Amino acid sequence: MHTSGAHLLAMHQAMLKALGPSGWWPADSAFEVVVGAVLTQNTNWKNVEKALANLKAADLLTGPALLALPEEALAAHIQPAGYFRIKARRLHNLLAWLEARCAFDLEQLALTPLEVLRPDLLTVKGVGPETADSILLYALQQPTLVVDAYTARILHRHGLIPEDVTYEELREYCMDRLPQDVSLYNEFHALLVRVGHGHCKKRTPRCHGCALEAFL
DNA sequence: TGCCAGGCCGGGT
DNA sequence: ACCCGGCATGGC
Repeated sequence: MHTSGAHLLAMHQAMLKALGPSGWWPADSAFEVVVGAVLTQNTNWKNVEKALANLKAADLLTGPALLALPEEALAAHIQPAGYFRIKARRLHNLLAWLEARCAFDLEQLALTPLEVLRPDLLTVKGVGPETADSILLYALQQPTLVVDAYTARILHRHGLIPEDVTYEELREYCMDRLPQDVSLYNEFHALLVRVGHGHCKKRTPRCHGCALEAFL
């Protein structure tokens, strides 16, 4: 039976033992997490780093500075991250929301209960469930789990979930089987991404000869 | 050298 | 409620 959650906890412990702590999210500030969460949508993190470096070099990595910047200029700075026009729009939407919601005071924003904040964040055009959960967990330390394509692929290969699971179903599946703990959520998702990076894409149920082996 | 990366939206069925 | 095309760069 899989109802105890032993699978996910055992996977977590095995990944942690094999790879060590992840130290996520890689950013110098909560605000940088927010920006990075949008920039990394369907994009290699290396490219996001270049975009963030551009913003830092121009001293633009603050809410007021980015919100004041015309979208066209913002797009030019974040070009290396790809999808730069739509991401400039999405960032602008999110920044306007942050300004209205908390005047860019993320510590204050974090005081809002998750049940209120998550649906509110999801109203922002360009902020989908993974981006929202990334911001909530890694910038605001709220008890929500981030899941993604790696999570689905790996758990499916272990026979735990169907292949066509939706984001919300997958998130519920995992949260129902893990202790409610911000630090655990943080590390669990980070480890799955790190495993996913080194994971071959063969569609066999259990793929050996790759990082997934760490917890087989 | 093509394929893919820590998604999401809008329009169509 | 799904399904699909579009969005774009740099790395392996």
